[in-house]
Amino acid sequence: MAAKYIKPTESELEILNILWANDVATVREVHEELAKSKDVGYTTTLKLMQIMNEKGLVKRDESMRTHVYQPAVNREKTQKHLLNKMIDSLFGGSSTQLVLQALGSGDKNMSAEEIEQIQTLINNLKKS
Amino acid sequence: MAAKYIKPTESELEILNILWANDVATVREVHEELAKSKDVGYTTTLKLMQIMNEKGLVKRDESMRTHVYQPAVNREKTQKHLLNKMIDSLFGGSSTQLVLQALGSGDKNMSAEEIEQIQTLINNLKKS
DNA sequence: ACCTTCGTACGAAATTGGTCGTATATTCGT
DNA sequence: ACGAATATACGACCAATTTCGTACGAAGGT
Repeated sequence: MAAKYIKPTESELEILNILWANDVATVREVHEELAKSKDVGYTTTLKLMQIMNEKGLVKRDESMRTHVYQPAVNREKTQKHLLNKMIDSLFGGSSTQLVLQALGSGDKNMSAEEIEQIQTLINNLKKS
Repeated sequence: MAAKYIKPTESELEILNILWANDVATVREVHEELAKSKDVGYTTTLKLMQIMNEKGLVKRDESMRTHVYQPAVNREKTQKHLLNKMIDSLFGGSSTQLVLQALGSGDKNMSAEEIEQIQTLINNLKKS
């Protein structure tokens, strides 16, 4: 049985990011964080998170009056899914093209250490 | 004046891919191509392309009865936009993380030549 | 005890993306 | 010349997403 993958929407992704960064959070905490970058009402955030709970994107502890949410999907898995989707739909299935574009876009804030991380992976690929 | 960027939808991206590959195409040509991978009516494709025309994603030559369409947005620019969006929304703004994930996902069909291309870019990054 | 604040639940509007039916005009084959 | 095929235009509908108003129960302070 293929534990069917649920594709998070844009808004859901924003919330998941906050949850992934905090492990657990209340609706209010998520909302405060969200409100920094966008103008949205509290009940909107609440509703979104309720729906995410129904979809199985998050879990919540209802033992307290103030429910505590946590992510129910793995960050890396989600990244991989969406990444593959983008590779298919935008880069003709070539992950190389995506990498070239990402590196070429020139992230000026890429540290030497980060570059080394990538170098290490490249070396592994070369060996095989 | 910031030539405001228009984000193509999923379906629009499918159509753009066909146009990018062919330079120009009629609705019927696009539709035939599209029909290979999904079951959709002709007028649906037509409508989509009409909307894309209004949005400025494609241009069309109406001098013939059968209009001829061509992309109005640059492929690389579109890739970069969507890529950056994904980096922000899914990788916390770190293009390194995205690259690591993409390379790590293990594209077994990555040729030595492709790896060299990436290596070259890495070398450039190291120098700066 | 009372009122203000904070919490969830829930219905419903507004938006967006995708779908197609149908109308109407043009072209083509015979 | 006439019917079939093919083209565009356009309105309408449906489903998913996002938005928020409102109701109402549970703390918390004074």
